[in-house]
Amino acid sequence: MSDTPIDISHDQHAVRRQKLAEMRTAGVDPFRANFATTHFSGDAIKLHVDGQDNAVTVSVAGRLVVIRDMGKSQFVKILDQQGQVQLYVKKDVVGDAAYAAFKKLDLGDILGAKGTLFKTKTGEVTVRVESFTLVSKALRPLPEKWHGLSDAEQVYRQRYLDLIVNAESRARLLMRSRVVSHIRRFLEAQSFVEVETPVLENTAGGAAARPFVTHHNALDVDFFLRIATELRLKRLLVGGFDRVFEIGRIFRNEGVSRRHNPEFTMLEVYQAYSDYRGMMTLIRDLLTSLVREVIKPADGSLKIKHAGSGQDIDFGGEWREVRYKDLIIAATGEAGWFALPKADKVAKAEALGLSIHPTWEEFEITNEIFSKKIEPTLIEPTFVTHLPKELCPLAKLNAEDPTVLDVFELTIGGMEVAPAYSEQNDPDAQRAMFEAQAGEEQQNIDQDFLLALEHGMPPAGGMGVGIDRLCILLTGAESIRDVILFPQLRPGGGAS
RNA sequence: GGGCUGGUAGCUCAAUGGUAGAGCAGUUGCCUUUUAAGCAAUUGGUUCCGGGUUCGAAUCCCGGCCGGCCCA
Repeated sequence: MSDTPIDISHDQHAVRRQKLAEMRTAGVDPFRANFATTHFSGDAIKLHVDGQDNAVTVSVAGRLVVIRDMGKSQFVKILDQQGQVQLYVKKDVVGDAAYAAFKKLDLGDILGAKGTLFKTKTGEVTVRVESFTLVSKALRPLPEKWHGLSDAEQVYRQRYLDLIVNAESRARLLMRSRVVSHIRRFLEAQSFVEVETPVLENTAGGAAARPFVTHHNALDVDFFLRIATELRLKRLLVGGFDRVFEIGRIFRNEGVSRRHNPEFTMLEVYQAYSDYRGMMTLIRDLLTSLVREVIKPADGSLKIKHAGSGQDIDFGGEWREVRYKDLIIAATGEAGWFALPKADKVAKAEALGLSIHPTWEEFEITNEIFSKKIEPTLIEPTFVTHLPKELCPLAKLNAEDPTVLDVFELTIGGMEVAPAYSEQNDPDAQRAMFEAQAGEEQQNIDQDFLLALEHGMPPAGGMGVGIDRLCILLTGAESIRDVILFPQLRPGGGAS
């Protein structure tokens, strides 16, 4: 053993561990059970009245994110849920011993402080600290203060670090919470009731997607994680819940990409005695109020910049309404598109640069053109109506033209944001549609849902809104991962 | 699943096949209204992992792991 201690000055974790040990030896608790605050940072700052320095006392707490040490005084900043507030710590105010302890604090430590509000000569409202407490010691250093954390993998795997050092991430993810909260208040104000329906299902219905399968041990049966909430919510219409909604986690066992997370959040709304036209009004009112009251564009307009194209999306203008058929005709230049023989459709689609799977049916070829060539160009809010009947087995057929549906797909920013239907409430028509769709796999038909329809479901409008995609749009995010707190990544890798 | 691309200090990034560096953070000093505070000095590396080529590999090749973008 040597008399000289090992030099740990290069190892920030070791340095902090040593400080921790010294505190414990001195009888100081580095991880306190509580700290009494009076205000969040932003609320505290608002209390200051110009020209009345040191008139208001506050107690605040947060993570130490900036330290500017000037010898016998320091300016530091702490971060809480509302943002940052600056603290001014003076040796001759707090006393020599406390000041020495303050100098031992590290960036990342969680600190509580009590003091009075004043305005510095550069105009920043600041807490003149009279007393302070280390609330929780941080044993690991924070990422770089200026560039923040930019390694995408670490941003997602250690989101807590991203939230501490990247203000845009914190703002964007808080915005998501406000969006969801606004949706709840908006719908409740119109007498919709929020319900919760099962995630574990015997049949995965209401959409076309591959489900996750899990196993219930006590019952010894497999369950599917739901791929939609539609069939449960419609049972509630039968039960007399006339206006229901669920903001629910949906699971689809499919690819992971910039636009897809295996679990995502869907709003589904059902309104008895309404129809798809009623849903148009509902979604337009909902989205414009969201932009106006939650996003609050700086210029006072209802315009949001589309991240992909840089184009403005104006929620305040007239929302375009266009028939699916007309979009297809315009995109292909074929007035008689729907009457073309399949071979001609394939040739034309391939000429447009699409690859067509040989087993596809004609409506699938047409829809490939819609989703690849048309949808991405629909940047401003657009209701696409009169979709072909093959596309939505749960919707009512149009009375005048039974080859199309009483539905719309609302497309904004080139993405499908909200499909809505006049809901099918004829049990026989619904059964026929299910049986045709299921083909060989009749056991996948949700018989209890059909039984419920036979008891009588009121006519209704229904709509699904992908909350994640909506948040991508509203926040100008580039990827679904940027609006999900903990997006799915392959296990392993990452932090150790 | 396929194509392209990336992984270097705690973080953000450099480094013609030839001694692995900088800024921030850390450490030691100075500084009682700072704003990426400033000044001086200074520590810190399994270059993602495993093979290979080479006198010599962060760099070239092969395989793997984990990301990103595009496509399916």
